[in-house]
Amino acid sequence: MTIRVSEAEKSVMDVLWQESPLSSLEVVEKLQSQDWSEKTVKTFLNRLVKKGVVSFQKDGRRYLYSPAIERDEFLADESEGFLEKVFKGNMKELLATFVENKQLSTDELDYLKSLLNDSDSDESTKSSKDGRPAKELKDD
Amino acid sequence: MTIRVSEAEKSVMDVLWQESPLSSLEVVEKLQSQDWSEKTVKTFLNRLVKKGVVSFQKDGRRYLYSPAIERDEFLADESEGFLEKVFKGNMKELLATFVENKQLSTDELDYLKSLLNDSDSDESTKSSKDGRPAKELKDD
DNA sequence: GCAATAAGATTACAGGTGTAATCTAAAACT
DNA sequence: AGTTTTAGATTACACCTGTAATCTTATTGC
Repeated sequence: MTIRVSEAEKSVMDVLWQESPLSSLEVVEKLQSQDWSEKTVKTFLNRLVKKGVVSFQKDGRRYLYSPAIERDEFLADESEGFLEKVFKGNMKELLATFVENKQLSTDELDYLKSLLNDSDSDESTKSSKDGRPAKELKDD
Repeated sequence: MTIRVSEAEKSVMDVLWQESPLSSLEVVEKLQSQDWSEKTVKTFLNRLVKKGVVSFQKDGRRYLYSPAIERDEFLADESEGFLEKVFKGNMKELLATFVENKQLSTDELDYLKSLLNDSDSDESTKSSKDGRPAKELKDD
């Protein structure tokens, strides 16, 4: 049941995650760079509503749209799917590809290190309350 | 001209990246877990050939298939696309999502740290202290 | 009140994808 | 050589996606 949101639809979600609720025309406006017709954007909004990932409230004759799912949750889902589908769940390889290939900036490196340090000191809370390892993370 | 390879097709590529050349039936065999009919797999091979990402040599009446693109290159491409499309190029957010959400194992953390240390020694080229990662990459 | 607007709903349509079945031609068997 | 097998080629078909145009209906301007 991984929520299926297409590429174009994701752009719309991004707009709504930035600010909401928005009318369809406001969304269109914020998507000018994509060069989509107003009709096209409206189609996407419609599909997103049908998919249950966008909700709306009526405001006179218009709808005001809002995301119905959390951005973080969505990103986590997408990331998980990407890891599984492209890297077959091999996290190390994924990390290596990103780190080596993207040539992280010092800024990004520092940030990552701080993340890792947090992760480190956070060791106690990281496994589930019952002591079981949270997930079957493979390393081949 | 980002090569477009579908999900199912990726599974086929994975098989060929593991070992090649392979006949279609050998590929089918290695994909048993997917529970696809032989016809289906053959369709994928066909499409992959048409897309130019798989090549073949004739062996009597059969074809022996091989990947026509490098796995590393492909992964890098996919990763780049994922970063751009899902995280709008925000590498820090991507890293944070993976690191925080996936609860890396100690093993993976160590590995990542070693990657970072390697990366460190070559931190001459990068600089973006203004928060915005300079979006340049690729130098092969 | 009635026509012009305009918001959302419905319909369209081609190309990609999952999932094969059928067609064709050549090799293998008898 | 003729028939059977079988490999790849072609065709099928429904659903998703990008990309709208048209339809319907409520609202707003006379």
